[in-house]
Amino acid sequence: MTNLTPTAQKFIIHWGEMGERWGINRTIAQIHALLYITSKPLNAEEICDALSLARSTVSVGLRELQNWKIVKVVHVLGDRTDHFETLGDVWEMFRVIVNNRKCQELDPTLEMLREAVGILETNQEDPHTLKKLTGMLDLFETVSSVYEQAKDIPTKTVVRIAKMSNIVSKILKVFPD
Amino acid sequence: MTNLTPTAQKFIIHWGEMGERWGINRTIAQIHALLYITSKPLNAEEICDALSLARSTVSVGLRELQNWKIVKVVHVLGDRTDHFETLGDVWEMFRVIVNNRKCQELDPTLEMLREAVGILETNQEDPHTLKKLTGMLDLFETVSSVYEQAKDIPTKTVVRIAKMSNIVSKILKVFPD
DNA sequence: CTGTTGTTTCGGTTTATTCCGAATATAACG
DNA sequence: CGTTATATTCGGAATAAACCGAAACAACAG
Repeated sequence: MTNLTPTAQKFIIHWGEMGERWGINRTIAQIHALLYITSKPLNAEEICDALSLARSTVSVGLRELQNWKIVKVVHVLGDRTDHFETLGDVWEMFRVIVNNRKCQELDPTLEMLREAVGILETNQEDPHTLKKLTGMLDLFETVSSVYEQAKDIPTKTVVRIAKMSNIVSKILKVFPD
Repeated sequence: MTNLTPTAQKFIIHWGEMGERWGINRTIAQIHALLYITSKPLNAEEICDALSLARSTVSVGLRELQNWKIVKVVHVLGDRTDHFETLGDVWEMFRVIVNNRKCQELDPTLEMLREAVGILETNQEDPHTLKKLTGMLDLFETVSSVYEQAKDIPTKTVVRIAKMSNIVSKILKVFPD
């Protein structure tokens, strides 16, 4: 970590802490931050040195990041080792992360609620629970539906619209009561 | 947990697991699920019995839920004990939770990035890191701005729009390239 | 003031996670 | 093949988080 500027170091440390709040392992988030801030592909050994981590920890961390599809293997000419880099575009990265969280946090509950409501509807035994779970299911279905519609819009378009001034009030005007 | 229907039990257990993925303590999420599914105010003792938890655990959990403003104290006539209930409207609850996560997960990073970019801009010593952090800051600023615009819209309005069919493509049509 | 009921704090145990490093696997090359 | 370089797996130690229960605290009625 010594050949990094102080601000870069601070960023890596903070990104690790933020990762924890996001339910991501601190060291894995730090590896990601390092790759992001360095912008040239690093091999595992270099990551170990930079962050003082065991080789195995880095190996596991990199695989996790690859599973999330925010880190990719790159091969550098004249070097046998695997090198790694993050998605260059932060917006692309953001969308991938949001998608992962949606899959991990929304989908399983959605499935569970559908199943539960299905059972209760055929049972007819517990109208109260049915009512409560239906309300919750409706929420999850709606959020999920909006997300599904939005996720295939090109990033460029999403960013353009998000960056318009007062975008929300503009949308509100289009859909009056 | 025995005087709960099997589906209600399953819901509570699943909600606990989901809570973990959301970075929320499992038992606290279970307490919340219990209050949601029961819909009549419960006192701490009843929660202990239902979930087989220590009185202190429930106490801490309830306080946490009250801090997040998704559980409120209610007083029942002729009973000295505090009773607790969740926000009845799931949408209201959803928005409160999203807001909490925004405060915990976005704001600290936003602040850190602003500070870091400020330092690097005056320094002029590390243009590369400046560029990377500026890109990240731009993302966080944009997301935060859209959220700030949206958060004060009445829940009723948000739900009405979210539930429109093909809402996303409708919005896209309003803002062509 | 005192007993009763209800709530919170706190230390310690239990449980889960993270991380290391040795051992093992895989691949490259002579 | 055997040797070297690289990557991964896995058991267990270090660390962190959750949870309990005893004790302290607070509110209140009589």
